[in-house]
Amino acid sequence: MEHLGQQAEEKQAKALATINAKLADTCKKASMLKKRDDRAIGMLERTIQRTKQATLTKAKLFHLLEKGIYKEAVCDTVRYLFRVGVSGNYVNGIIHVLGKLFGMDVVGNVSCSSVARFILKGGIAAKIQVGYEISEADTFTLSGDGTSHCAINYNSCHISLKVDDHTTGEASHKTRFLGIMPSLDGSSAESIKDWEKMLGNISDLLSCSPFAQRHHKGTLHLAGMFAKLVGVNSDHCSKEKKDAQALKAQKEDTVHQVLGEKKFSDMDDDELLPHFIKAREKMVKAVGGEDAWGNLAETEQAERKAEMFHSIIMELGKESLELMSDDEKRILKLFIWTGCGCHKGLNTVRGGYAAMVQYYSEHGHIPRPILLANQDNVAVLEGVTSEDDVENEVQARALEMTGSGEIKCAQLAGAVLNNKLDKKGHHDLFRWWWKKVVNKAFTFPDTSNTRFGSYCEAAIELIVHLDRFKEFLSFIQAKKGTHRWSHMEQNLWDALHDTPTLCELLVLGLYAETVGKHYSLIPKVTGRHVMPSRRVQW
DNA sequence: CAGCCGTGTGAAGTTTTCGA
DNA sequence: TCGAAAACTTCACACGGCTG
Repeated sequence: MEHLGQQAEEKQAKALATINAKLADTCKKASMLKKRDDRAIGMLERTIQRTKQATLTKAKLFHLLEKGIYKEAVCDTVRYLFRVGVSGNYVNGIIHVLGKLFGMDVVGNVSCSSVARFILKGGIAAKIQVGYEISEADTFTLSGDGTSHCAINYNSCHISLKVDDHTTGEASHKTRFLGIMPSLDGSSAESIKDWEKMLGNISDLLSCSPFAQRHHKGTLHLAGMFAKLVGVNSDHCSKEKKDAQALKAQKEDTVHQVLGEKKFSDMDDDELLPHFIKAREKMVKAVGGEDAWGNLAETEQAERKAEMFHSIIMELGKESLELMSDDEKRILKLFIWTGCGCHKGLNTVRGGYAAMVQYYSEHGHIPRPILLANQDNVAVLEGVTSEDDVENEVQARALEMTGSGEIKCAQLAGAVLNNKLDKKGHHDLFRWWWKKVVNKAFTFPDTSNTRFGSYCEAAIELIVHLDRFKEFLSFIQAKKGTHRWSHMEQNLWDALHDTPTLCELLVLGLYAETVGKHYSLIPKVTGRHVMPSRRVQW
């Protein structure tokens, strides 16, 4: 019995201990929960703060590289900076400074070498784009101009074609810059080679590009490109005209080639056989018969066979073209050469002025502008006013060399007031005087450098401000210690007091105001400049 | 993990600018 | 026009991240 009582006591004590332990645990948990509850608000605030901070820090960082490669937007920005004149060495600094300006920390750097690579990559991408646009376009025109620097010839090249805007899907005409290429010499033959080289390079790049493999069907051949050429835009110099003729011939050849290749692939062996027999007979006959043909070296035979093959293609091409409708033929034969609008404007002035000079010889009673002989010829031409007064060859030569009228007067004014050489003429003195007296900033039209439209501009200024120019010449005379004009200044003074010369100035000025300026605006519709500062020789 | 590709570095060479 | 200095370009090489 006693044993049973002891067991019950032990059980009771154990249960009590368990309850006490549970109670302690519950109290501990309750305390913990209370504390956690007390801290909860602070914790939430801190977590929000921490997350906010992390997000802000992340948002403030701009990584130039992604997976070790510069982001495309970075490459574009670098190319833009370089294009607007930032040296490759300063691009990195500018990006970091701008990053700070916008509250961002830029991560990574762009070295000068990387800048060069982005530009190279951009150039290749641009060529691939142009290649794709050529492949998609039905036709295109080329334009260009050349110059030389340090005895090396350079040609600037553009292409105009209809392209689809990939964002809007709308088609519009665009002009793409193809680059400036150095040329071996200034000859027309080299120019054609350069065009072939440039278009060939575009064709190769497009054909080899992953872009073409992904999106483009087939490859773009040089011959196919030339077949789409429908015109050339250039200035009026004879070399450019010759280039256009050569490109036209090239286009005709390539049209025959492209059509011939197509026809060749469409024909079966039986149809082709007569063409081959005929061409082979012609080839063998050309070398002197079968015996002579057999004596030729294998390499020469191969060369002649290649020529024969080409002639068959061209023959088939010509046949194909003749079988086409007039509409189809028109576009395949179309080739337009267009000259520079400003040259045409210039030529109308030249033609008009020549007609004006001619008028004097046909109407002897009309007083002519005074002769404005240079210092060397003035003594020789003493008493000579026209061909009728010429007494010997020396005078005839001097008269031939001596100018008169509006053009000579404008040339003199340009030489005195805005000479092409900085050391000659009055330049700043004239500008300073004009600003002080007329109260207007003015530089005399650049007739010392012969440029488009400058003679007409000069005529307008000389007529409108005639008294001011006379006043300036008087000022120059008074300013000099000797109180004497130079020979050129004296000539200008005389011209500005000669009624026939002033009459010519008036005619040229009125022509420019009523016709020339309005005509020059037409090329401006599609171009950027009304009067490009390109030299022309009178 | 080897090979490829893109990148940075620094030297060497070239071109441009500036002042006499 | 010349030479020095500055600016710019090109090149080889090493490094590191990515990919298969």
